[in-house]
Amino acid sequence: MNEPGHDDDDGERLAGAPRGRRRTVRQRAVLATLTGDDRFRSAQQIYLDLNLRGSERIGLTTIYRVLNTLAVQQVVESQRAEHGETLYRLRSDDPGHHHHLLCRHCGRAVPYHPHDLERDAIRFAASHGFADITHHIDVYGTCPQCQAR
Amino acid sequence: MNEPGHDDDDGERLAGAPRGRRRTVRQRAVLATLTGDDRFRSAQQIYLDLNLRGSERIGLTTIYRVLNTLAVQQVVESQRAEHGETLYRLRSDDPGHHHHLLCRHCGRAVPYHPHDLERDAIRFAASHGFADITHHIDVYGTCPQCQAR
DNA sequence: CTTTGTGCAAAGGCTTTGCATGCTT
DNA sequence: AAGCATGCAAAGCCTTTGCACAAAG
Repeated sequence: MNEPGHDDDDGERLAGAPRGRRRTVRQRAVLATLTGDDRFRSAQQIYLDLNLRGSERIGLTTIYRVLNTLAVQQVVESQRAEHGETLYRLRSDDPGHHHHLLCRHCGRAVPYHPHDLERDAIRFAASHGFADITHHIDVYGTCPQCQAR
Repeated sequence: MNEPGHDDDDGERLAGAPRGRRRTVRQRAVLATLTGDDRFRSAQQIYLDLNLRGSERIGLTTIYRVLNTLAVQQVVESQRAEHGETLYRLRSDDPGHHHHLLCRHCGRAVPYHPHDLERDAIRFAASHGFADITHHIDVYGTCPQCQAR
């Protein structure tokens, strides 16, 4: 009851699926929307995107659950938007810890590697006795395409 | 009808009052709590602080309104906490644009001047055609005092 | 008397949780 | 049958808004 390679694994060969990870219908739907778009988007945007495209009905709750799961699995990366919401997109293969120059309108992102600060921040924090350092560098702007509109 | 230096201006000589700015009762209450504490605190923390200290009753709504006003007047500076809330404290006299190394537990802050990134970010953003650049550099950690506890 | 400040209750935006239903295995 | 996936409704945070009343000028 279940021919091999039918509905298990990720028969759609979606990005972000390392190999042999069992995906649910909704997870595949979300991954499908994320695939091929490198902009960061909110759960609500993804929700609209999935439901408006007529495909199948999918609840907002599920979107959040799926995104959290994918985030834990490191399949998607997230970033805070200027106004607090969390934005997601498929994790880039781009190696190393990096941040983004993000368009506040469309979510287009340009990877940004702040080597200097990366090092400085840790050292600086340590010199003040702080532990468990984490940092977020968010650079927002309006991308060329959005300026044109 | 209003003797000089009675209830107008800031008779209490609170920090953050450049000179001759008319403050309301609640604004003075909030400023009083902020004065002398250089940790970043949320509206709710300030709310509790003010009401628990028996002083006078003050609504949460008012706290938010006062903080927004003070932020616009540049009397207080704000920063996003790790989980999204906005934190406030009196603006330091520390000159120039700077960010903070912030304790995620108590809000203690150490000023951080990322000159390198400051310049790089702008240049980098411009080179990609982005406009209206803003950036937030948040470095969180656990300060020595909080590690001890 | 007009303007501004305040508080309470309600609403709003984003996200999570509880619970019942439905698939999948 | 056992377990996970889903959706809906409700609840939770943080913050803002509407509205009526009080205070200030």
